[in-house]
Amino acid sequence: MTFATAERHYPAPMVQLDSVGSDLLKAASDLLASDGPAALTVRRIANAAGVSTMNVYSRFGGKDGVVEHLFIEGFRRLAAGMSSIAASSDPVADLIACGLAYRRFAIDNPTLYSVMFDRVVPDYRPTPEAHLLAGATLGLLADRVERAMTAGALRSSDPLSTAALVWATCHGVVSLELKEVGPTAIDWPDVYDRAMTMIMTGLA
Amino acid sequence: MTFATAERHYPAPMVQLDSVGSDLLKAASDLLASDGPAALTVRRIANAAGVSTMNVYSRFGGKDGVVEHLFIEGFRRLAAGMSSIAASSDPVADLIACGLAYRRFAIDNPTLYSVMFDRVVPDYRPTPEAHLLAGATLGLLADRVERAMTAGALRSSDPLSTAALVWATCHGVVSLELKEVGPTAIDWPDVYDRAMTMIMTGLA
DNA sequence: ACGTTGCTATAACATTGTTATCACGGCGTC
DNA sequence: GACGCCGTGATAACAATGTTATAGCAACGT
Repeated sequence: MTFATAERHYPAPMVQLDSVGSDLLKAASDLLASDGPAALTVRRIANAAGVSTMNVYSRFGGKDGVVEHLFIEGFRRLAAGMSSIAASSDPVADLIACGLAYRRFAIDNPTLYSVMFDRVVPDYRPTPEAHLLAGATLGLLADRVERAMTAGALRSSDPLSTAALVWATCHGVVSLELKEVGPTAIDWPDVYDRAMTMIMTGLA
Repeated sequence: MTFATAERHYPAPMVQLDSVGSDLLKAASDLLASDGPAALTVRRIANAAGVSTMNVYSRFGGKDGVVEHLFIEGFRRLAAGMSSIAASSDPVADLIACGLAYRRFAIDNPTLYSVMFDRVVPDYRPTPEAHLLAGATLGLLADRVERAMTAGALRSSDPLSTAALVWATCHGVVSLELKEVGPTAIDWPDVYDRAMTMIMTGLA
């Protein structure tokens, strides 16, 4: 990635995954969760999966391809978590529930979260497809926002920008919490709750 | 850093900087700004400064020492930007001005910002001193918050947690803006303004 | 039964952070 | 003023990384 070739794309979407391929992905995910991003090396992934390094290249086109899969998997899980919130009669409560699901995902998958939002793998850039998926996740939130607007629970405005505002708020708090900036005396879950309610009342 | 030694600290605070040292730091900063974090290699830094690689080790103890200096420099600039806002008769307006200064810093120094808040250099962890400095920057904001509270412009609460809330909001929006997640149709400056005013009215 | 094809493992290469070796220059001492 | 020592810095060596090339091997088609 850094070295020889400058620009190239990973092999197509790869809808179906080989047994070895899924083993590699699982090994990479476990390695990332247990030993952090620095331990995510091609050789270690292959060793953990019990195969040779070449499989990483034949199946994923290189290390970045594996990271891309983790990136996508992360957004898939995040989207699943937010989608699991059933639409109730109180759209604002649903939005808050989505926000809590967002935080739960981040806290439960901190390394995955850092792959998605920190650029923890030095020169990995999401492909357009992955970018689109991230945008779709935002769209999921925008749908909820729009529903709340048509129900009159939220002041009418651009749903996408408003969803971005909500997302940014959630991301900001949980991001600082995960990075452990500032003194440890801060009650982050409380800050999260306060931020959520403030945004919601501000949007109402 | 990744290789031989596992744990070690960088040479003391280094209050005074050699001419070669400052050249190295400037070269590293320029390199980071121009070619991104992947280009921040020891050899390249040394070459750009016109000296040999050993100087990086004798003066900064390794690459992480240089990154640490950039990290600190970033927080210093951020603190300077926020400190430049003079205290007026309207403490809330001052806080908003601080928020705008925050965004300006991030937009003007995106790579520095990513060193500070993304873990863009794989396994660099801020030393306790750097951590403390980051906390002090938050304290700067907390002072303003406290002033606004005693003036009655903001509801009384824990200043530090409230400052963390403000910080997280600013960070969340600008972080997503810099990472270019989601569609490009979003008017991030507007989202930033909306988030700021919402937090402020929510805290009032 | 034989040739071809595709995959996998091993080894080579360029680049990285780091450490060791060594030469050279400035200082103190006689 | 000449000599020895120390310390600084440049060069080269080392371990580990992502990537690519080479070679072996098994399975398939004819």
